[in-house]
Amino acid sequence: MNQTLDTRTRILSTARELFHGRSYADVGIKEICELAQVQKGSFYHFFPSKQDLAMAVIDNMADDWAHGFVAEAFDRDLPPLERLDYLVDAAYYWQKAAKDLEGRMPGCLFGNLALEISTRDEVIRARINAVFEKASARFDETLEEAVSMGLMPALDTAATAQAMLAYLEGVILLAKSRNDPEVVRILGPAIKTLRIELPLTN
Amino acid sequence: MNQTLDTRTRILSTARELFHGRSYADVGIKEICELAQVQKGSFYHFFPSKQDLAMAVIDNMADDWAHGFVAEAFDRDLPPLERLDYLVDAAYYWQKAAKDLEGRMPGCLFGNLALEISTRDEVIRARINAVFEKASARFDETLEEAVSMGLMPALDTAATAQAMLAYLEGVILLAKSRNDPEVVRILGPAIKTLRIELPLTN
DNA sequence: CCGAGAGTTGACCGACCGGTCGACTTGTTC
DNA sequence: GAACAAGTCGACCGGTCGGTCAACTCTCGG
Repeated sequence: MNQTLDTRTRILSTARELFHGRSYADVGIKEICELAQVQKGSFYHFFPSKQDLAMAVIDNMADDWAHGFVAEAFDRDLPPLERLDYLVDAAYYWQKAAKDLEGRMPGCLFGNLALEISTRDEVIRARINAVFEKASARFDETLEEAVSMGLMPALDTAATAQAMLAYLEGVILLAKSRNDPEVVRILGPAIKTLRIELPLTN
Repeated sequence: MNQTLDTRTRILSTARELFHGRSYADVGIKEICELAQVQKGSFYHFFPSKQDLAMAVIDNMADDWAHGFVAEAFDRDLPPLERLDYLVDAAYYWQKAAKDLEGRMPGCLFGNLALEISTRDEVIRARINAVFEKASARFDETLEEAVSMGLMPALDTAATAQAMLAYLEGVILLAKSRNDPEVVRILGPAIKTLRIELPLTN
């Protein structure tokens, strides 16, 4: 049973690493199996298809995020606006570490998969979208708190939250296309300047 | 000779459409040839490899952009800040038209290719990056003009220009992952709120 | 000690991939 | 009309793709 979990986990984390570092289409099941030291038959014992593997990878990464640096960044003990800086810092250091190690910036797994797959696979697209919605909700909480504490003038927190998430993804995209994590450090902090006004209600 | 150009052009525009609507890896040369009504041998007469085709597609799209809506949006006769709105509008209508026609949002070809390929192919990555740098320069011009006209307080125009480009790409990414162009319309205008201050010099 | 289910193995499948090649057609030039 | 280059054609190549399968081992409850 321990060995069972090990095999599945090995496949999962190997796939995650490869998908993140390259792309979904570019990584074959054979390669995953070789790196994970698993036979092909065993692979298909745990995952009915490559698509299922992708879903599992997405869930796995989303989980790690939720319990990892996202939880730290959105820590309710931090002043709201500092959470945004923390998040940008975390993104920067992560990308920088990856680049120093492997020579190239992997970017954001979810952003990568979204652009690569979401025109071809509705199921995966929806799954990634759900991850983004959750992330957006964390931004929203933060903004609401900032507003209620009087740290920011009133604004459309839900829309601004999405704008901030979009900006973060965009900054990582640009940094990846330049293969330079410094882009994140330089452009990232401007996330706090984004504002979408409340719709006029009268 | 006319027929020659026709064949090459047919391959190019077919490939562009397919790459944009799906992805680089997902589209095979065979499929491109079939849609373009060209034989494989002819394909390799014009393009030495799939990579060369990708480069040609990038150049072709960048050209169309530069002479198309980018030229319109960054029209020097428009007030600087209106150019940004024009650009967001253009992005919105384009994505919306594509979605109405094909049911899915293709997103931005350059963003898509950047995230899919730039970890695997330095040459293509650099080419896409060059396109982004040119786009960023257009933003920069616009911001400099706005500042010199007193429409905006002084700011780091070069960095803010990059931030705006990143934001636009991020908004399109988020919209694609939701398969909903309205995201562009709602989040897009906030591009004007982005600011990166000038570095302190004293 | 047996049987059953979970997990493992690796050979094998048809389809498809990017790319090659030699034969052929067409248009141009002298 | 000979000569040549440009362009066209489609069969063919080795390799890889995602996925299948029957046979095997291991573990553990009864």
